[in-house]
Amino acid sequence: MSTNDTREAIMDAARLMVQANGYNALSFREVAKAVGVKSASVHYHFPTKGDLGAALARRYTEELTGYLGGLLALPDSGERWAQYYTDVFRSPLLNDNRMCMAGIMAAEHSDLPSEVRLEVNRFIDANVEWLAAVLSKRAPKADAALIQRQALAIFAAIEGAQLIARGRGDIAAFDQSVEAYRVAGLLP
Amino acid sequence: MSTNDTREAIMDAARLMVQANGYNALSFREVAKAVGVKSASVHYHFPTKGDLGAALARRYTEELTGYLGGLLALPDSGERWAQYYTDVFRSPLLNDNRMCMAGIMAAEHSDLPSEVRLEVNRFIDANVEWLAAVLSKRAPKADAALIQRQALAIFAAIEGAQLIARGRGDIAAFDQSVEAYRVAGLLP
DNA sequence: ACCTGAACACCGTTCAAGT
DNA sequence: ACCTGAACACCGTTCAAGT
Repeated sequence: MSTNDTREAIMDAARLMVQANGYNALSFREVAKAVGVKSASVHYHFPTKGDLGAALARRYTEELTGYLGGLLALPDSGERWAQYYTDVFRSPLLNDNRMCMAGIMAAEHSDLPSEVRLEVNRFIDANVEWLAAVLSKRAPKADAALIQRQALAIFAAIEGAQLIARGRGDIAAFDQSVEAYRVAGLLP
Repeated sequence: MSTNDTREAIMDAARLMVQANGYNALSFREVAKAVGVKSASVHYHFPTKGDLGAALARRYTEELTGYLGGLLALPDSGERWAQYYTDVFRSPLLNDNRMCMAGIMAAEHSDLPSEVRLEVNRFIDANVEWLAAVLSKRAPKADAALIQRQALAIFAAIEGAQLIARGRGDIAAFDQSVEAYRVAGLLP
């Protein structure tokens, strides 16, 4: 197994743990066990837990922005973007009731090393920017500050729907909340 | 110091820790240090961490339902309930960027002992019930299922606004999201 | 009734040592 | 370049022992 494989295996195992139980529950010894090395070896690839957490969050943001960028390029994305976007936050619930990595890390905010906090903020910013871009497409004459505020609110509301659905262990709570957002007009 | 005083001191210290860092970061040794006893003594009052967590969540729900019950009795609460309610979730952010105990525990869902999970669900239910009661007052003829769904969505959206504001360390994000909910009509 | 010290298996981290 | 064993100070929990 090459170096890169071990590093990738560490990130894959760690990602699942964070989305299942949060940054605090991420354990170097457990990651090592899942990968088949010793915990000291995990420290070789990621010197501190903060380094690993920040790397996970950075990759997570990159994956999402890549996907969202593709959506924006679709000719008729204006019609279906809301569905595609909410599905991104629905899918981890389907996968063993997991959560958005940034959402669960936001809850752990004061426990996070600063390098991890920074990546959480970047994830939030990337989502708000994308949502604002979509809203602007749909209403080109709307006030920029108002668009920004609505984008933030949509992101917060979807994260909240995911949080509550997870707390209840009931994905229907997510669907019902999102539907109510749509009815209210918060979500186009 | 009487027995009761020690028990109360434990709950007070533990509550602050959970709202600051979550259930996972709650430490018997740290609680003991804050109270001025040894960790084994904390175990005398709360045999397991799950017992302590469940007791905290139960009291938290009781305090909120007591407060909300009072609001419902106000003659003109229909006009101001939204403001009072959102302020409940705004205040912990003001207090060292803390979070709603149920919100942060919902994020830790799969890590929680079942007795703690149960109390988290009760907190959510209590909030949704109260919101549904208020919505029914304002629209007596509305469909019950629709009211229930909107109540859940309001709760989820407010929790999400708190989560994101905390993740950013910026209370303005909470205020802007809530304002956007109001503009959209999700929040009356 | 309430508290404690000591032990147990965990944790992240460090570091000298191996290959 | 990559991995390991051993040590350190932490953690929740248990329990016999103190008052």
